[in-house]
Amino acid sequence: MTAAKIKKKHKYDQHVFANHGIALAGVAHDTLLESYVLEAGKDGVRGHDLGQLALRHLSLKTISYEELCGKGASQIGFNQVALEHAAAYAAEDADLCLRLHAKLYPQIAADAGLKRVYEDIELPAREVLFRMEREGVLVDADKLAAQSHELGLRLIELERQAHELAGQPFNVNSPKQLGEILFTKLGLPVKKKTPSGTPSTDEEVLSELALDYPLPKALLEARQLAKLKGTYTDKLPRMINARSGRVHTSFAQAVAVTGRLASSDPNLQNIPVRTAEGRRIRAAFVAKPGCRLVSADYSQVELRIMAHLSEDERLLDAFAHGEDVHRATAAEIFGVTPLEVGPDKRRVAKVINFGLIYGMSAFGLARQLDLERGAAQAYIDRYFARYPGVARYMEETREAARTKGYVETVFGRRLWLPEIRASQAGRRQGAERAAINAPMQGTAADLIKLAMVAVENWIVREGLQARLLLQVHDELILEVPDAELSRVRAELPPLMTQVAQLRVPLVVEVGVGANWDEAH
DNA sequence: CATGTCACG
DNA sequence: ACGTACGTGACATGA
Repeated sequence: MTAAKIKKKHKYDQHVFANHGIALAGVAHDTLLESYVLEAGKDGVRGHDLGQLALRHLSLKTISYEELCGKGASQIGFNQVALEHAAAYAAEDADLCLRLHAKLYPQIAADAGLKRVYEDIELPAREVLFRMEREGVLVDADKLAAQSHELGLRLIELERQAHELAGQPFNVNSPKQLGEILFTKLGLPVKKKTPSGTPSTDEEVLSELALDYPLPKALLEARQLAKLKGTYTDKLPRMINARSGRVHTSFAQAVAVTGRLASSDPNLQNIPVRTAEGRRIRAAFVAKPGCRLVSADYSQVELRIMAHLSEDERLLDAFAHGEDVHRATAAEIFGVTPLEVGPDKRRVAKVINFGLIYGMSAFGLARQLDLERGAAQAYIDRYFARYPGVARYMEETREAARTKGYVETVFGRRLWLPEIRASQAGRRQGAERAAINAPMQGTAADLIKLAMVAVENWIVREGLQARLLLQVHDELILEVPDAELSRVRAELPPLMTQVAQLRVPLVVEVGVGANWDEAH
C-alpha cells in the first residue's frame, strides 16, 4: 500500500502486523477512540489522528509521514527510511500515545455514559471492524466487467442522442457545458441555482425539465449509467486484493460525528439498491462456494428510537402493536382509520416521518411533497397535535443542546454542536436540525455496534465458520456456510434485538441468498 | 483542489 | 429576514 492511500487509516499497523503473521494479543486503549468519544463535533475538532491530538492537547507538531518518506513520485517506502529517522518517528508515536492517553482517559472515566460508550461499544467494535476489513467480501469481477461493457455501449448511444437533441456535441459529464446548452443555447427555464449561483442541472431539475423537453430525459439516464459505470462496475474489480481475491473496505470508526461508521477505499456502504440497474451491481457481491450471504437489518430503527426518546404514547403504542408505522401516522394525520389509508396518504406520512428524523421545516416538507408551504405546515401541525410527546421531545432537545452545547444518545454518546448558539440564523438552525437528528442516528449507530460485538462474540464462542463482512448503518451482512444457515437465521435476530431494552420492541429482518441482492 | 453531482442509510 | 431535512464517500471536470 502506498502512503497516499493510507489516508486516515487507523488499525493500519494491526493489518501490517497481521500480514506478517503477528496477531496483537489485545488492545487496551486507543487514543483515536478516546478523542472520538470525548470530542466528536467539538469546535475546532476536525479529526482524531495522533498528529492532530498532539497538536491540540500537547501543542506538539509531529513528524509527518511525508517529512519522513517524501511525497508524490519521489516518495520512498518506510523500509527505505534511514533507521535513525524511522526510529524517531516510531518512538514519537509510542510516546505521544501514552501521554495522550494519560490526558484523555481520565476525562472518559469521570463520566459513566462516556465510559460505557468507550469501553462497551467503541473498543470492542474496533476489533470486530478489524476482522471484517481483513475478511473482505467476494466480488464477481466477470459479472461487473460484462455490465461495464454493456453500460459503455448504452452510454455511447445516449450521448449520441443528447448531442443530436442539443444540436451540437458537448461533454454530458460537465455541469458547466450542460448548463450552457440547456439554459443559454436552448433557453430552458432555470429551476434552481447551486451555492455558487450557477443554474443547477441536478436530478431534481432535470426531472422537472424532462416533463416538457426531450433532452433532459436522455441526460438523466446517461447520468445514472455513467455513475454506475464510473463508480462501481469499472472500479470495484480493480479493488480486488491479489492475495485474498476479495475486496477489503476500510471502516473509519472516528469520522462521522453521530457515531456512525464510514466506509472507504472502496465505500461499500453506498452500493446501489434503489434501481433495477443498480441492483445488478449489488448482485455481483457473492458468497464463496458452500456459503450464502445473510443480511439482517433493523426495521424502522430510527423511528423506534424516536418513540423511545420522546415517550410519545401513540407512537409507542403503534410499535408495541406491531403496526405499519407509516400507515398509522397517515391515519392520525388524515383522521381516517388505518384501513382507509391508501398509497398516497401512506407516502405522505412516510415523508413526514423521515422529515421528523431530520428536523424538517415546513419549507423542506413542502419541497419534498411538492406542496404549498401552508399545506406542509398544516401537516406538521396536525402531526404534532396527534403526537404531542414528539413535539415536546423536539423542543426539549433543542433547549438541551442550547444550554449544554451537546446532545446525547440513549447510551450516553455525546455530540457537540458548537454552532447551536451561532449568531447567524442559518448556521444556528442547521445545528438545531443536527441536534434533533443526532440522538436518533447516533443511538442507532450504538445499537448496531453492540450487535456487531454480540454477533462476533457468539461466532467465536460457538466456533462457527460464519463471518461478519459488512455493516451498512442498520444492516449486517454475513457470509455463512450452508451447514450453519439455519442456526444463523434463527439466532441472529434475537442477538441483534436483545442488545438493549428500549420502550419499543426492536425488530430485525433476515434475508438469505447467493448474492447481496438476493439476501436483501 | 474546489465544485457539482449522486450513490447509500 | 432568511435559508431550508440528517449523516457519509467517490467521481469527473476544470481552474
